[in-house]
Amino acid sequence: MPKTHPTSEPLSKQRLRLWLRFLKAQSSIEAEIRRRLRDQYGSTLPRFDVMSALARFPDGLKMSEISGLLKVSNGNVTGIVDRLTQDGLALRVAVPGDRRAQLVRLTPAGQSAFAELAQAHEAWLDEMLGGLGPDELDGFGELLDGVSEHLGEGGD
Amino acid sequence: MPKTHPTSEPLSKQRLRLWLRFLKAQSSIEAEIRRRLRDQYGSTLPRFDVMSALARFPDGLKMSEISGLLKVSNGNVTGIVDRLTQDGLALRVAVPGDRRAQLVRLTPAGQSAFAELAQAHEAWLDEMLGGLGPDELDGFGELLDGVSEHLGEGGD
DNA sequence: TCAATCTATTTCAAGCATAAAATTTCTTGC
DNA sequence: GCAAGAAATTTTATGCTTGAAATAGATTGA
Repeated sequence: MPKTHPTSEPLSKQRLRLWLRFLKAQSSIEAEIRRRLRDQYGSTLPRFDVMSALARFPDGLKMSEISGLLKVSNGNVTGIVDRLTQDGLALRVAVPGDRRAQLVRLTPAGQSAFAELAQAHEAWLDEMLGGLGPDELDGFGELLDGVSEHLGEGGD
Repeated sequence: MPKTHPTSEPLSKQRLRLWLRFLKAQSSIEAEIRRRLRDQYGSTLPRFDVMSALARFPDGLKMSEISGLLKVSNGNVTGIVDRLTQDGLALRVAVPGDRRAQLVRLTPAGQSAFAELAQAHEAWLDEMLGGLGPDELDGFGELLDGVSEHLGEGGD
């Protein structure tokens, strides 16, 4: 008889409490990932996210495509790509027919750096979400779908 | 027969994909909350979090207590409390026996501003998590507990 | 043509976040 | 009393993030 909540508590309070737990789990995992990226690789999550997008499109992405994929502002991407470029991990190449736009690509150094980061990232999550077996992953996924659906979000 | 994943896919990849969905749901909800706080109340999430902590302790909190509760850095809290103070929502009062520390309290204006924000915040979440009924809330909560437990996190 | 408009990107100002260094004030041990 | 260390906070440097303004280049329609 799983009844872990007082029936007297309004549903809105229960949803609020769930959100706070949700946030707590999320931010502790994310904080740990940021810490490891920093300590073990001298990198950051925003950089990882941009590299991840670039890795999926070897032909390059325009600045606006990156910001669209990651759902962040244009100005934000400018800064991150600047720093990636300074570090030799990305480069901007001209688009033939359009002098406004540029394609951003990972350099070979960027590709191998990302491969290393991605492998570590997957292993970290495997470790941190290790408490979840196949059935729980399915159940969790369905709940998340329910939320996203209700939010009226489209996929990428 | 819910079998939404290929059995061939390694568990680590499933966990990674779950994390990405988790992040997506979380960040779209959070982005919407930030947007509404900004557009409807001219406020921000960090301010709301600090005010929320202060509201729970009417006798005041030391700077280090705030940063401990919210798990953010000391320097971060300095800036947020500075701005809250400039806006007349919080104030620093001296601690009798210790000239190093100060207690931060909500002003009456801060209290009523927070009450309004908190009510809106709860209603927003109720709306955004409206797809989840009591049973789903319980199931979700247990999954989150499983994650947090595996992470070895203590409660606040 | 060429002016109006649209598109792609960068720049700017402000706030948030961190870790590390600096400052000020207590506390402790002699 | 006082020097050494600990504690509370602020400051600093750097990076991330946004929305809004600015810049530069393309497109379109009279």
